[in-house]
Amino acid sequence: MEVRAEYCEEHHVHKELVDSVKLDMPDEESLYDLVELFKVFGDTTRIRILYVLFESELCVCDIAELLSMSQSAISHQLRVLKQAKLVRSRREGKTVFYFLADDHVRTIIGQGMDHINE
Amino acid sequence: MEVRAEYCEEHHVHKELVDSVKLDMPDEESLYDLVELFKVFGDTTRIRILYVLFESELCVCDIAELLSMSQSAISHQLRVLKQAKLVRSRREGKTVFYFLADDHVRTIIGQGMDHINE
DNA sequence: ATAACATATGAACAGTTGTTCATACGTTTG
DNA sequence: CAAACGTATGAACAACTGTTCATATGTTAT
Repeated sequence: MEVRAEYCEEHHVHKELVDSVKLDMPDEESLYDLVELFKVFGDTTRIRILYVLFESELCVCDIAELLSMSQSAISHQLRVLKQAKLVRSRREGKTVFYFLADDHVRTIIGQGMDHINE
Repeated sequence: MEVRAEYCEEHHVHKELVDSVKLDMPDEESLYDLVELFKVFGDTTRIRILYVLFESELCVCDIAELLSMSQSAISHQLRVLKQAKLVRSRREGKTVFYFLADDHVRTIIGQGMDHINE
Protein backbone atom coordinates (compact mmCIF):
# COMPACT_ATOMS: atom_id res chain seq x y z
CA MET A 1 0.00 0.00 0.00
CA GLU A 2 1.08 3.61 0.25
CA VAL A 3 1.37 4.10 4.01
CA ARG A 4 4.66 3.18 5.70
CA ALA A 5 4.58 1.50 9.04
CA GLU A 6 6.34 3.55 11.72
CA TYR A 7 8.63 0.65 12.50
CA CYS A 8 9.35 -2.66 10.83
CA GLU A 9 6.43 -5.02 10.83
CA GLU A 10 8.04 -8.10 12.25
CA HIS A 11 9.69 -7.09 15.47
CA HIS A 12 12.76 -8.99 16.51
CA VAL A 13 12.75 -7.76 20.06
CA HIS A 14 10.87 -9.91 22.54
CA LYS A 15 9.15 -8.81 25.69
CA GLU A 16 11.79 -10.25 28.01
CA LEU A 17 14.55 -8.50 26.06
CA VAL A 18 12.77 -5.15 26.16
CA ASP A 19 12.30 -5.49 29.91
CA SER A 20 15.92 -6.45 30.36
CA VAL A 21 17.11 -3.50 28.30
CA LYS A 22 14.97 -1.07 30.21
CA LEU A 23 16.29 -2.48 33.47
CA ASP A 24 19.94 -1.99 32.56
CA MET A 25 19.46 1.45 31.01
CA PRO A 26 20.53 4.10 33.54
CA ASP A 27 18.04 6.75 34.54
CA GLU A 28 17.73 9.91 32.48
CA GLU A 29 19.95 11.96 34.76
CA SER A 30 22.84 9.50 34.96
CA LEU A 31 22.78 9.13 31.19
CA TYR A 32 22.91 12.88 30.78
CA ASP A 33 25.81 13.21 33.23
CA LEU A 34 27.69 10.40 31.51
CA VAL A 35 27.30 12.02 28.10
CA GLU A 36 28.42 15.38 29.49
CA LEU A 37 31.53 13.73 30.93
CA PHE A 38 32.49 12.19 27.59
CA LYS A 39 31.82 15.49 25.84
CA VAL A 40 34.49 17.02 28.07
CA PHE A 41 37.01 14.42 26.86
CA GLY A 42 35.94 15.05 23.28
CA ASP A 43 38.01 18.14 22.65
CA THR A 44 41.67 18.38 21.65
CA THR A 45 42.47 21.34 23.86
CA ARG A 46 40.97 19.76 26.97
CA ILE A 47 42.69 16.40 26.37
CA ARG A 48 45.99 18.22 25.91
CA ILE A 49 45.47 20.10 29.16
CA LEU A 50 44.79 16.84 31.00
CA TYR A 51 47.93 15.33 29.49
CA VAL A 52 50.20 18.16 30.61
CA LEU A 53 48.67 17.91 34.09
CA PHE A 54 49.66 14.23 34.20
CA GLU A 55 53.17 15.39 35.08
CA SER A 56 52.48 18.02 37.69
CA GLU A 57 50.24 20.90 38.68
CA LEU A 58 50.61 23.98 36.49
CA CYS A 59 49.40 27.56 36.47
CA VAL A 60 47.17 28.88 33.71
CA CYS A 61 49.88 30.80 31.88
CA ASP A 62 52.22 27.80 31.91
CA ILE A 63 49.56 25.62 30.31
CA ALA A 64 48.85 28.34 27.77
CA GLU A 65 52.52 28.51 26.88
CA LEU A 66 52.97 24.74 26.71
CA LEU A 67 50.01 24.42 24.34
CA SER A 68 50.75 27.67 22.46
CA MET A 69 47.28 29.00 23.10
CA SER A 70 45.83 32.17 24.60
CA GLN A 71 45.35 32.55 28.33
CA SER A 72 41.65 33.15 27.79
CA ALA A 73 41.07 30.01 25.76
CA ILE A 74 42.85 27.91 28.39
CA SER A 75 40.97 29.54 31.23
CA HIS A 76 37.64 28.85 29.55
CA GLN A 77 38.53 25.20 29.12
CA LEU A 78 39.88 24.84 32.65
CA ARG A 79 36.47 26.01 33.79
CA VAL A 80 34.84 23.18 31.85
CA LEU A 81 37.29 20.64 33.26
CA LYS A 82 36.68 21.93 36.77
CA GLN A 83 32.90 21.73 36.44
CA ALA A 84 33.32 18.12 35.32
CA LYS A 85 35.42 17.57 38.45
CA LEU A 86 38.35 16.39 36.39
CA VAL A 87 40.69 19.08 37.71
CA ARG A 88 40.88 21.14 40.86
CA SER A 89 42.76 24.34 41.63
CA ARG A 90 44.53 26.18 44.40
CA ARG A 91 45.49 29.83 44.53
CA GLU A 92 48.96 31.01 45.53
CA GLY A 93 49.08 34.78 45.42
CA LYS A 94 48.21 35.97 41.94
CA THR A 95 48.76 32.54 40.52
CA VAL A 96 46.22 29.72 40.30
CA PHE A 97 47.53 26.19 39.99
CA TYR A 98 45.46 23.45 38.43
CA PHE A 99 45.90 19.73 39.01
CA LEU A 100 44.11 16.48 38.23
CA ALA A 101 41.23 15.78 40.58
CA ASP A 102 41.76 12.02 40.78
CA ASP A 103 42.97 8.97 38.91
CA HIS A 104 39.77 8.35 36.96
CA VAL A 105 41.12 10.74 34.36
CA ARG A 106 44.17 8.58 33.69
CA THR A 107 42.06 5.42 33.63
CA ILE A 108 39.47 6.75 31.19
CA ILE A 109 42.06 8.19 28.83
CA GLY A 110 44.04 4.97 29.10
CA GLN A 111 41.02 2.87 28.12
CA GLY A 112 40.39 5.17 25.17
CA MET A 113 43.99 4.77 24.05
CA ASP A 114 43.70 1.00 24.35
CA HIS A 115 40.72 1.06 22.02
CA ILE A 116 42.27 3.16 19.27
CA ASN A 117 45.41 0.99 19.40
CA GLU A 118 43.17 -2.01 18.61
CA MET B 1 54.12 49.71 31.03
CA GLU B 2 51.30 49.40 28.53
CA VAL B 3 52.29 46.25 26.68
CA ARG B 4 51.19 42.90 28.11
CA ALA B 5 53.60 40.03 28.02
CA GLU B 6 52.29 37.09 25.97
CA TYR B 7 52.65 34.84 28.97
CA CYS B 8 53.32 35.38 32.65
CA GLU B 9 56.72 36.78 33.36
CA GLU B 10 57.95 34.34 35.93
CA HIS B 11 57.50 30.91 34.43
CA HIS B 12 56.83 28.11 36.82
CA VAL B 13 57.61 25.32 34.42
CA HIS B 14 61.19 24.14 34.38
CA LYS B 15 63.09 22.71 31.48
CA GLU B 16 63.01 19.14 32.77
CA LEU B 17 59.25 19.34 33.27
CA VAL B 18 58.63 20.69 29.78
CA ASP B 19 60.73 17.90 28.29
CA SER B 20 58.91 15.32 30.36
CA VAL B 21 55.51 16.66 29.29
CA LYS B 22 56.45 16.65 25.65
CA LEU B 23 57.68 13.09 25.99
CA ASP B 24 54.44 11.77 27.44
CA MET B 25 52.17 13.71 25.09
CA PRO B 26 50.95 11.35 22.35
CA ASP B 27 51.60 12.26 18.74
CA GLU B 28 49.18 14.49 16.88
CA GLU B 29 47.38 11.62 15.17
CA SER B 30 46.80 9.53 18.31
CA LEU B 31 45.49 12.59 20.13
CA TYR B 32 43.09 13.30 17.29
CA ASP B 33 41.86 9.70 17.20
CA LEU B 34 41.40 9.69 20.97
CA VAL B 35 39.36 12.87 20.87
CA GLU B 36 37.24 11.52 18.02
CA LEU B 37 36.54 8.39 20.07
CA PHE B 38 35.34 10.37 23.07
CA LYS B 39 33.22 12.57 20.83
CA VAL B 40 31.38 9.44 19.77
CA PHE B 41 30.55 8.67 23.41
CA GLY B 42 29.49 12.27 23.93
CA ASP B 43 25.98 11.99 22.52
CA THR B 44 22.85 10.76 24.25
CA THR B 45 21.51 8.86 21.27
CA ARG B 46 24.73 6.98 20.68
CA ILE B 47 25.18 6.10 24.35
CA ARG B 48 21.60 4.81 24.43
CA ILE B 49 22.24 2.69 21.36
CA LEU B 50 25.33 1.18 22.97
CA TYR B 51 23.34 0.43 26.12
CA VAL B 52 20.57 -1.42 24.30
CA LEU B 53 23.23 -3.41 22.45
CA PHE B 54 24.66 -4.51 25.80
CA GLU B 55 21.87 -7.07 25.97
CA SER B 56 21.91 -8.48 22.45
CA GLU B 57 22.28 -7.65 18.79
CA LEU B 58 19.36 -5.71 17.35
CA CYS B 59 18.15 -4.58 13.95
CA VAL B 60 17.88 -0.89 13.09
CA CYS B 61 14.10 -0.70 13.42
CA ASP B 62 14.14 -2.42 16.82
CA ILE B 63 16.64 0.13 18.13
CA ALA B 64 14.54 2.94 16.68
CA GLU B 65 11.46 1.58 18.40
CA LEU B 66 13.24 1.02 21.74
CA LEU B 67 14.56 4.59 21.73
CA SER B 68 11.42 6.10 20.16
CA MET B 69 13.39 7.71 17.38
CA SER B 70 13.25 7.70 13.60
CA GLN B 71 14.89 4.97 11.53
CA SER B 72 16.95 7.61 9.74
CA ALA B 73 18.33 9.19 12.90
CA ILE B 74 19.35 5.76 14.25
CA SER B 75 20.90 4.73 10.97
CA HIS B 76 22.99 7.90 10.84
CA GLN B 77 24.26 7.29 14.35
CA LEU B 78 24.96 3.61 13.76
CA ARG B 79 27.17 4.75 10.92
CA VAL B 80 29.16 6.90 13.33
CA LEU B 81 29.44 4.06 15.84
CA LYS B 82 30.58 1.70 13.10
CA GLN B 83 33.24 4.09 11.84
CA ALA B 84 34.54 4.32 15.41
CA LYS B 85 34.67 0.50 15.42
CA LEU B 86 32.40 0.39 18.45
CA VAL B 87 29.73 -1.68 16.69
CA ARG B 88 29.69 -4.14 13.81
CA SER B 89 26.85 -5.42 11.69
CA ARG B 90 25.66 -8.45 9.80
CA ARG B 91 22.95 -8.64 7.19
CA GLU B 92 20.20 -11.27 7.26
CA GLY B 93 17.93 -10.78 4.28
CA LYS B 94 16.41 -7.33 4.39
CA THR B 95 17.42 -6.90 8.00
CA VAL B 96 20.76 -5.61 9.30
CA PHE B 97 21.71 -6.55 12.84
CA TYR B 98 24.12 -4.43 14.85
CA PHE B 99 26.16 -5.61 17.81
CA LEU B 100 29.00 -4.37 20.02
CA ALA B 101 32.41 -4.73 18.42
CA ASP B 102 34.24 -5.65 21.63
CA ASP B 103 34.36 -5.18 25.38
CA HIS B 104 36.19 -1.84 25.35
CA VAL B 105 32.80 -0.21 25.04
CA ARG B 106 31.59 -1.68 28.34
CA THR B 107 34.86 -0.80 30.05
CA ILE B 108 34.94 2.80 28.91
CA ILE B 109 31.29 3.44 29.77
CA GLY B 110 31.84 1.70 33.10
CA GLN B 111 34.76 3.97 33.96
CA GLY B 112 32.68 6.99 33.04
CA MET B 113 29.89 5.81 35.30
CA ASP B 114 32.37 5.28 38.13
CA HIS B 115 33.50 8.87 37.82
CA ILE B 116 30.07 10.49 37.86
CA ASN B 117 29.15 8.33 40.86
CA GLU B 118 32.12 9.88 42.67
C1' DA C 1 9.48 -7.30 -13.38
C1' DT C 2 7.01 -4.95 -9.80
C1' DA C 3 5.81 -3.95 -5.21
C1' DA C 4 6.89 -3.78 -0.49
C1' DC C 5 10.07 -3.62 3.11
C1' DA C 6 14.50 -2.55 5.76
C1' DT C 7 18.21 0.28 5.64
C1' DA C 8 21.40 4.03 3.98
C1' DT C 9 22.49 8.64 2.62
C1' DG C 10 22.72 13.61 0.93
C1' DA C 11 21.02 18.24 1.79
C1' DA C 12 19.32 21.56 4.81
C1' DC C 13 18.36 23.64 9.05
C1' DA C 14 18.57 24.57 14.01
C1' DG C 15 21.15 24.10 18.04
C1' DT C 16 25.63 23.68 20.16
C1' DT C 17 30.59 24.60 20.87
C1' DG C 18 35.38 26.77 21.01
C1' DT C 19 37.97 30.70 20.20
C1' DT C 20 38.80 35.69 20.23
C1' DC C 21 38.27 40.19 22.04
C1' DA C 22 37.41 43.32 25.52
C1' DT C 23 37.10 43.89 30.09
C1' DA C 24 36.39 42.71 34.98
C1' DC C 25 38.13 40.58 39.21
C1' DG C 26 41.58 39.39 42.77
C1' DT C 27 46.25 39.82 44.52
C1' DT C 28 50.69 41.94 45.24
C1' DT C 29 53.96 45.64 45.11
C1' DG C 30 55.50 50.29 45.31
C1' DC D 1 46.04 54.35 47.04
C1' DA D 2 47.43 53.21 42.14
C1' DA D 3 49.67 50.24 38.95
C1' DA D 4 50.85 45.83 37.32
C1' DC D 5 50.12 41.08 36.99
C1' DG D 6 47.57 36.60 36.66
C1' DT D 7 43.18 34.90 35.99
C1' DA D 8 38.10 34.82 34.90
C1' DT D 9 34.16 35.86 32.13
C1' DG D 10 30.48 37.74 28.90
C1' DA D 11 29.45 38.62 24.10
C1' DA D 12 30.00 37.57 19.41
C1' DC D 13 31.19 34.88 15.62
C1' DA D 14 32.56 30.89 12.90
C1' DA D 15 32.67 26.02 12.76
C1' DC D 16 30.62 21.80 13.85
C1' DT D 17 26.81 18.42 14.98
C1' DG D 18 22.31 15.87 15.10
C1' DT D 19 17.87 15.56 13.35
C1' DT D 20 14.46 15.71 9.64
C1' DC D 21 12.99 15.10 5.04
C1' DA D 22 13.24 13.17 0.67
C1' DT D 23 15.04 9.70 -1.81
C1' DA D 24 18.23 5.98 -3.07
C1' DT D 25 19.96 1.19 -2.39
C1' DG D 26 19.50 -3.66 -1.50
C1' DT D 27 16.62 -7.70 -0.56
C1' DT D 28 12.46 -10.66 -0.76
C1' DA D 29 8.04 -12.18 -2.41
C1' DT D 30 4.42 -12.26 -5.73
